[in-house]
Amino acid sequence: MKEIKHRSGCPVSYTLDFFGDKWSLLILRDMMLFGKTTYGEFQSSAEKIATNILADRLSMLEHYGFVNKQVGTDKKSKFSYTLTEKGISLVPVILEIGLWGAQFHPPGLNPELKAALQNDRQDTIQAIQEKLRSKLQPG
Amino acid sequence: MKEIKHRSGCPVSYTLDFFGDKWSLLILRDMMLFGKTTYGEFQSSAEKIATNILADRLSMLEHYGFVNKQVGTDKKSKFSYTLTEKGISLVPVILEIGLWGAQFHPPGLNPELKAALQNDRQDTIQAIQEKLRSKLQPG
DNA sequence: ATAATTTACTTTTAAAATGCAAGTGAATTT
DNA sequence: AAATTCACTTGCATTTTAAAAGTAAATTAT
Repeated sequence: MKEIKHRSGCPVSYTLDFFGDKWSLLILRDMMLFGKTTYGEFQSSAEKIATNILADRLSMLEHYGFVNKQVGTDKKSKFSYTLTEKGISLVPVILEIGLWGAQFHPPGLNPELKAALQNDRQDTIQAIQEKLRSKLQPG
Repeated sequence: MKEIKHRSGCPVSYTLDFFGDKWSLLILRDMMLFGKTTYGEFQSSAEKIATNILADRLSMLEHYGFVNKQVGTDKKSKFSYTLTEKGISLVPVILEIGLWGAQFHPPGLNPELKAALQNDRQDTIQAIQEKLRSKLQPG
């Protein structure tokens, strides 16, 4: 892996040094919101990520501790990618990005999720995070 | 301007179609958090954006209605860039990104802002947005 | 058992984006 | 009048991304 260099002390630019591209947050979205765990599932998303970009981003996410790569329990030779605690800590970021987009992009967010977030944001976020934690991943 | 094409109906990907790069959100950060308004001020940020990239991103932000470009009132031939209401609507996104980065990047966020956000997020966001609105920009 | 398919990639090549340096022209300052 | 500042634009090298094809191991189908 090529190391990321951080451009400044600013926390906004720090985050963008990791996620300032068109794909890495979509992989995390698929894990957080749709429970995806395998290479093939990530590849099948509507945005049609190129396979080399997917491989590159997964290795970045693993290298920096956002996800964990394990041999799948079903013994079908698939690897299983799961979020680490550090990955789970990005839930509020992804949701905020989704809420913003939903204001302008017709299909919007799942209405129940949207309502829940607007009614009690903190609880809704924590519930999602708890559910992800229950899939038990070290890291 | 080259038109942005949206990769899917997902609101997360929609947002990333605009802001999935390393620079555009930093320009908005400079306007939101540091009150910057001119080309020269954006160029002087710690991250050292290249001048052609800055010009390109400013025209994108203007084209899609996130910022407004006006001839500066001080008649120094400077243009003044201000946020539109649509640009102001990104305040929560930028702050969330900053809060996340602050957890891992030593210099962190301005401690007062961080505390305010954690104590009463909604009010803090609205206060920042109100202040930006008071600089009156159509759009 | 053999062949075809699936999975998770890697490699190659082409296209696009980015970074760096230099240049431009209008306005401002000296 | 000359030098400087401001807000860019242009040209070119480097890097990143995209698209397509290839690969090797494992799985499923025949």
